[in-house]
Amino acid sequence: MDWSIQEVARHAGVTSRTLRHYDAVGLLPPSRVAAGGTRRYDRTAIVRLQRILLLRELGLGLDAVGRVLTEQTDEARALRDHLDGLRRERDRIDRQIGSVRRTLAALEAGLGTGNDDRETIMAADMLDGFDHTEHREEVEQRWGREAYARGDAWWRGLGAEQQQAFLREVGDLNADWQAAWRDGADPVGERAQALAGRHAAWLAGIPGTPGHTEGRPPAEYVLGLAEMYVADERFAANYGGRDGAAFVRDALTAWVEARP
Amino acid sequence: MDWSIQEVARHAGVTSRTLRHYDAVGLLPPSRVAAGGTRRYDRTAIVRLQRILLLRELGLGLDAVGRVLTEQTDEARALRDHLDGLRRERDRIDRQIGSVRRTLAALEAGLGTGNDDRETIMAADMLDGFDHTEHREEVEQRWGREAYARGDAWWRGLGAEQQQAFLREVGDLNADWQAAWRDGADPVGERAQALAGRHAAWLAGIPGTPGHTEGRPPAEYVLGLAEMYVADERFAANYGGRDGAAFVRDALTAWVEARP
DNA sequence: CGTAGGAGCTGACGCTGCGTCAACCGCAAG
DNA sequence: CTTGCGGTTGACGCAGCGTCAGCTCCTACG
Repeated sequence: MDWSIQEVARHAGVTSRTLRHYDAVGLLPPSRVAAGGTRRYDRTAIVRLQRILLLRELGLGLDAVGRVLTEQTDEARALRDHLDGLRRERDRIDRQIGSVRRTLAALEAGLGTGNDDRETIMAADMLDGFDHTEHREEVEQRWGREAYARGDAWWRGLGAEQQQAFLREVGDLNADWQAAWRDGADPVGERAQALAGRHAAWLAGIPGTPGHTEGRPPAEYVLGLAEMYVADERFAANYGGRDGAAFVRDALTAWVEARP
Repeated sequence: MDWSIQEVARHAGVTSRTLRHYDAVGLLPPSRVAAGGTRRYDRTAIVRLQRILLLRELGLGLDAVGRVLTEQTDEARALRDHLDGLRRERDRIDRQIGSVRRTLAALEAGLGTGNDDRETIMAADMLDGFDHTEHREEVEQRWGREAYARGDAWWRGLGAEQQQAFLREVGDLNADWQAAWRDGADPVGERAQALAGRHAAWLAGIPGTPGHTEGRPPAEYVLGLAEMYVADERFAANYGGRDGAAFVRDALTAWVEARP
């Protein structure tokens, strides 16, 4: 007693194409091939199909299903491995959701500023990585080419008015840095160290930043940026010039060194 | 001033192959093509690349990125749509994680019973869908061919000893049903209705069951099963025969009708 | 001046799991 | 004889590149 490919397909809730595919990859050969080459499936094949469909439904790939069914792999172990993969995938998506949400929030906060020349104004004038290759090389050496490129990509990918919105957000921080510096505060003193903590937390909030998911940027990253603040006048301007930036750098350096 | 494909690739943290691909799909043509066909990228191209990489990092597909960059699509809207997709994907994975975990738990609870003939004993003798096509058609009409096939696949996919373990778990429930019936309880009375509630909750706990994720099976599903309990003696046996199964059916029917 | 090495180029296949034609065959009813 | 259904075997398509393969051009070196 056996059944045609359509009967099996309808019952199992798949298409005949799927069954032919399973045959082609050796996962489920028909129990016999009748005259004219038509595939016939008996009870044993049906049971095998049902197990295949269960494992597929749980998300296993066809090769993993094949390994389980041919007993080369323990079923429980295959499922545990698969579970690990699923969890990693979910975490990855969670992180991506967070990034998209923050990017959206930044976008919407920046509405109404007009979007003329969004790709040119600041991107080309203020932060074009090709213009300050010395710092790029510095930073690349410290925390990896790839991470630099990604962090940089985030910033420039924002477009001009998003960058401006972002800069407005950080304006308070910068103003506080400048005030502290002009008041002659000690870089390793309480006031500057508190600012350094805020600064690091702010950095960690930038998607794409190394340490973003850990809530804390790595020391090398902070140090690399601190140096760049001083070396690049376009950054230094945010902190009241070279001397102000040097104050920020000293404070940040002390801060990371106090927190191994 | 422009740069070679390798310079751009290294800076951006991608491979030259990726840049050629972006060129091939029209996403990022080089700003000019030098003698010998070598690609050259200028500042504008770099900025465009950075925006591409940001959107890619957020998980958008290349076509969506293209639509955003050519201004045919609002960036915020594209991101919101994408966010919806990400959330659905995460929920799907969450459900799959749940299914795999429950399947694993069932597997591990069934250890030590031996695995001989796991594919034949009960799958072939007790629950082979091809043997009782009348009920299959009934149930298919009520809650859809696909769902039937999937629920059925889960059961038969478990293998014989998992099915036995599962039956042991449900043994209490069955025993209580039989006791209530033999005691002459009223199907719509308090005792039988409490059992019906337990029964529905048990059903909802089966991965692959319709309503599994909602924690409650749909009425049609419960009714379809209830009818099958009576019509199929192999099910009826679990409840003390046809009459006992009819008692269960009446109780379940009343239960679902009391809960729209 | 020949050559080795490095960078770039254009195809083209591979991966995952089938969906979707396309072209053809066999059998039974009208 | 035609129509129609159900079956067959290819083969392309998809997403985003990784990875050869085979060829050209330029430069530095012996």
